Amino acid sequence: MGRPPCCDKSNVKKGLWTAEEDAKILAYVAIHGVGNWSLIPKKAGLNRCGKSCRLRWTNYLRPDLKHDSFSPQEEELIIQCHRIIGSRWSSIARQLPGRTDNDVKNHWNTKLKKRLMKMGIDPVTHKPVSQVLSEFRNISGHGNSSETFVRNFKTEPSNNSIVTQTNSAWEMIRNTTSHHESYYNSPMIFTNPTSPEFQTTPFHFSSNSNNLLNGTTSSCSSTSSSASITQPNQGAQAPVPTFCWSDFLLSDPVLPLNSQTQGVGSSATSNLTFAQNENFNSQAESSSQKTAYKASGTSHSASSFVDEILDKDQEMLSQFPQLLNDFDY
DNA sequence: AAGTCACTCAACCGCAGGACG
DNA sequence: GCGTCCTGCGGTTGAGTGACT
Repeated sequence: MGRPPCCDKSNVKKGLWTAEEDAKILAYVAIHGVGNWSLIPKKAGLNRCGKSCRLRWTNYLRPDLKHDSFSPQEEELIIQCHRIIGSRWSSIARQLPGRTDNDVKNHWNTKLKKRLMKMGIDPVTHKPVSQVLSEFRNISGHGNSSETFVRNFKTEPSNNSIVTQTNSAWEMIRNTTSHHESYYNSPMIFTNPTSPEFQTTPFHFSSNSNNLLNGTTSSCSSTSSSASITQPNQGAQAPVPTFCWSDFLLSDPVLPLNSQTQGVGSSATSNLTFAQNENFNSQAESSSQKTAYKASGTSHSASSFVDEILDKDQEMLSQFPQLLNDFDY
């Protein structure tokens, strides 16, 4: 069952494109324009899948594409965008004229991610690794491994080893925290662009990883120490996970800054403007949906985490009713 | 010189959503 | 409402290439 293939894959050519094939695409598009890609291979005399033709055009042949290397400004913008919206490469690419989502994605995976890790910055949360591990320890109670890691990290003189250990730490976390998967798969969760440090300290590559580890430049203040959710049946041995509902809120880059910062205590402005132009429909679940869930008889204890969120959701909606008007979630 | 490894990036894959009949 | 087609998207793969042993 499932979706039928877009074309007869046994009869279409795959792999790298030749100059002749490129010329056929260019000639066809010059006359007929783009669109209806499924017909283009036949009309242009190409033995390729239409999807492949479209990809070749959008990622390589488009006349407005840049083919030179990324500038430091572009790299910094990618990092800041990734910090806010995560791996939505098409949205990020739209902020970089002449770059495709594939370009941005490849550049991130091959260069920027490694560069951040080398600096001791977690590429998912954009926080210092030591802090991520500390938060991980607070949540999971796996204190020893993170402390050992940070200790080794500090004393390791080799950059390569630092990268290796950073990677291995991440593997350790990923492999042991399936129930915390959303933490690592959702870069929005612990990335708060409304926080004072985000507003006032644009990211620079000159950051010193040692300072980060020593805490001297680690301006990200963890909120995980404020325990508003109590777990009455916690055992005495296991460390109590300490977090509050706001730790799990998605920060919304689309909201007007002054709305977001109410109650946060910051009035600084972000140097990013792209978020205001983007439609982040997939970011957040509809508040009305959530309300519906609550009203549909789903049973939670009064102290459950979900109820905490739903209650807070209602509270926010009452404070910012324009939320539902502005976005079609 | 030959083999191995690491890296880059073009291309592929599968899924999701919108448009349309 | 349903099925089909088309397009967009993000994750992944693998060929090509240079560095290293």
